[in-house]
Amino acid sequence: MAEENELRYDPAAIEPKWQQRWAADPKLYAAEPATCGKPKYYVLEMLPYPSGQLHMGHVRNYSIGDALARHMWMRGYNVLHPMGWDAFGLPAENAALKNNTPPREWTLSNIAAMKRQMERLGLGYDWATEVTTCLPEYYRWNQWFFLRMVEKGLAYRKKSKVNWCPECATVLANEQVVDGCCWRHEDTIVEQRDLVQWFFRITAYAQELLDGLDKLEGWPEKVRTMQRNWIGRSEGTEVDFFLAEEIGQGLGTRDQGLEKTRIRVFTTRVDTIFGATSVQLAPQHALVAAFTASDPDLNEKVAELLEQQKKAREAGDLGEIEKHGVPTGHFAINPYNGARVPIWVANYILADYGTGAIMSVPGHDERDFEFATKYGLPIVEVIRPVQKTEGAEHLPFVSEEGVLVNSGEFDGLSCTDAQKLLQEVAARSAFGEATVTYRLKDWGVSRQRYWGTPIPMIHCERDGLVQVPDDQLPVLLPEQIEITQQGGSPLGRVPAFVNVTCPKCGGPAKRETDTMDTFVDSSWYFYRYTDARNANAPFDSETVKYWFPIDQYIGGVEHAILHLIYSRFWTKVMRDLGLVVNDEPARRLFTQGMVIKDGHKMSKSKGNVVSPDDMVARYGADAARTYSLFAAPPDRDLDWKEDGVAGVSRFLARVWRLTTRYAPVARAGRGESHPFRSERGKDGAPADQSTGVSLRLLRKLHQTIAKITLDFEGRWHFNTCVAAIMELVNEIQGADAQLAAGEVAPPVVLELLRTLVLLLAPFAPHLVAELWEELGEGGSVLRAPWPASDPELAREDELEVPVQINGKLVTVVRVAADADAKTLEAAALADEKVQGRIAGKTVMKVIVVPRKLVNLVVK
RNA sequence: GCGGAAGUGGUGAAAUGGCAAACACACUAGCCUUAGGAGCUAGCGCCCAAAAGGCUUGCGGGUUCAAGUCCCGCCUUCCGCACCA
Repeated sequence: MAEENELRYDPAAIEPKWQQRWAADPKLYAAEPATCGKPKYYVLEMLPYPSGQLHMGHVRNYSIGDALARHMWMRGYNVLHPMGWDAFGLPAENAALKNNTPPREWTLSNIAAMKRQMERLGLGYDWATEVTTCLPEYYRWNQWFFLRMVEKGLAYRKKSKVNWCPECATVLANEQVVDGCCWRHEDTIVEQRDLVQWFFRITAYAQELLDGLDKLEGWPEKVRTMQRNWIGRSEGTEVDFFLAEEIGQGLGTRDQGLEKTRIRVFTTRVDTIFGATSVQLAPQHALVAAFTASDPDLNEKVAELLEQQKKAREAGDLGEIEKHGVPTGHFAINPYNGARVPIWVANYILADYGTGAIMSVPGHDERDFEFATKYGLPIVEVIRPVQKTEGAEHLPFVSEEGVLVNSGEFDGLSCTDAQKLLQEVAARSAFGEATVTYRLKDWGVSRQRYWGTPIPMIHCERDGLVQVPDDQLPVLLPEQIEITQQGGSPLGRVPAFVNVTCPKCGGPAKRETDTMDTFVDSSWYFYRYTDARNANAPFDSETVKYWFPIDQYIGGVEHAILHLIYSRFWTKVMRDLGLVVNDEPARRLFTQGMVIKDGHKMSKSKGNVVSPDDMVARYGADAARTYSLFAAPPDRDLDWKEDGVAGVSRFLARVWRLTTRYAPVARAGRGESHPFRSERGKDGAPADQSTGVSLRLLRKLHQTIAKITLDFEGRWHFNTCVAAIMELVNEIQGADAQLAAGEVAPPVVLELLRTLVLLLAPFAPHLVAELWEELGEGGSVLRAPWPASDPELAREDELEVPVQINGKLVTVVRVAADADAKTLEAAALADEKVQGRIAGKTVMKVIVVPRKLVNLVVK
């Protein structure tokens, strides 16, 4: 009776016990100093926002990272495996509004709750390096970097149209606008407002960010492609069309690109410029304002176009917009041939791409063709296809495979040659130049919010913009503050914060009241982990040099653009500041799939959320974690099925029973060596047939070691790793009778069980710790070397080799594993079934692949 | 439209060009029992009453002795970007 009770796997008892022991051992998961002599391995999972609750996506992400970290520890690496909190952000303010809790308090208590969840999952983090971005000891370095970027001209202020979310009452970065709506409020349309904002000059690194992608071979192609698209490099030419009449009034400012006599257009196909039959301006173009100032009728029509564009942008289908345009009544002169073309305003021209103006070439551009057809503008052929292929006779012909016609002195040139020559002419005559345009915009970092890093700048009436001196950092976020949803920065309503003396003149001055985008925090946090308590610098450069780049970064693909492009930018800036020597933050990136339930991503609105706490309470952390690795390969979406968790939990129970049952035998085998390894080394054959069970088990064991080791080295199909361990356990359990009868020698039992436990260590750490102790092993399993597969023991003596006739399976023959081609062929031909099939026919050819197959080609 | 990924049993899935469906879930039958969300045994792609046999990796071609895997052309689904000039 008592025995039956003992044979019960009880994670609810085992897991907290080990968690307490681990918490009491700060060295267990701690990285060692660079001098330790071991190779380093930095494995990092993306830090969570402290919402207060882990979700299954987190569990999956951290289970992958933790398995890898544990494996690398066992491989003898010096592993850095840290965790922290992306702790600034709007939800804390919303919670403050709702519950009247200060954002700091709300955030810190959420962190405490999530940390408890992580510990309850048994995740192996070095909490001594924990980073919390909302604490002054962290965000002071955001401010420090900000000042360095101001000094380098990489942070600057400009008045600009910004994306304003009425719901958040703040500005959003371009990256935070999704289909014209706020990324946090999917139904809230983002407005455009004119504000003076701080920007980081990420465009200064556009080319390097693009080029660097080619070298990031350890990053998923998908992420690299997304970043390439986002950067959106496009080579072309800027050309000035001259205004037919000078515009004398209503001028915009220089920086809006307005001149009295010219319109600058951007084109990727300057070779088609002789076919330009109109110039099209964006409704927001400065010149349009000049035209409309004296033309109320035009003004009204332009307002309409603007409205259409805005609506399309808001609806997220700018691509579907019906093209409309109005002629301004003004004309422009093509600088190459003096052709006089009408200037139009069109709703599909974007003000913020290129120059906000295009030349329209309906003969060689689908979109221009459509527009010209609609409005009856002339269509001219200026490129003729080299070969007359089907469909190439009629316009628009958009290929670059052609030669110029109707293009004056340029006739007969190929498109590419013409582009070069036309660019040279433009440059020589000072009406244009070759340019590269990027879709990437500078990073707007100002936020009119409270819960973020204060921007360390001061506005002085006499001295203008003044940096907060380094020795006055951090600029502390005031604690006592009333949060309201009114517009403007909450910090602006705190006189004690706003009113300061100017560091330069000592006179009265006002602080900047905007805070930084929280993506600033996450752009460099992983550097801080290496030296998290440094009070004099963001980090020690030598320590960073040792640990960087990150060996493996793991997180969701939803961060493919924002976080990962900002992080790359930040690394390059720090490199140029002389703080780091690496060009990229992470050598390898892994994006795990989403956790799905009932066909949808888990979400509150779908009501399909599974709570990690609930899973841990019912099945244990080991089962929840192992299931999240077993149910699908890590890069694919995972369909969460509770039955599956239960199944894994039953498997772990089987491991527990099997190991505890034979642990006494195993312990008795300690110190003795079993005979198989040494004897087989000599003649390659087992000495004694009675040892068949032991050999079979050892063979399976060493095959399993080889498989799992290989997977950790790159393929990462942890689902098949777990499956392989299940097969091994099934094999051992299948020999239960022989084990019970003592037919397997104690040293063999020891090797079997000990290795089984080691193999399971990356996946189910609590169970493993318990069984490790049960087997009489001391110390942490993390300090035990990862098992090595013995190829001699893994080798099969005999194989079943399939025999095909004309590629169809007929039978299998059993042969010695090392049988050569001749032997195999003979065995196949001797087989009865084969004999029957080939009787009366001619064997034309025999393909023999030793160990794999025999294929007879028969006629 | 451009780019990325995927399509295999009732389900999640497995398979360096070499026996398709390992491992598990669910299901079915049986056993055991101190009745548990337990354990053990067996079955489980499709066709045929069964066996023998045949068929089967979204569709159509091709390469090869041999294709889920490689090549070409389609279809479908998911994801990202998109009148970007």
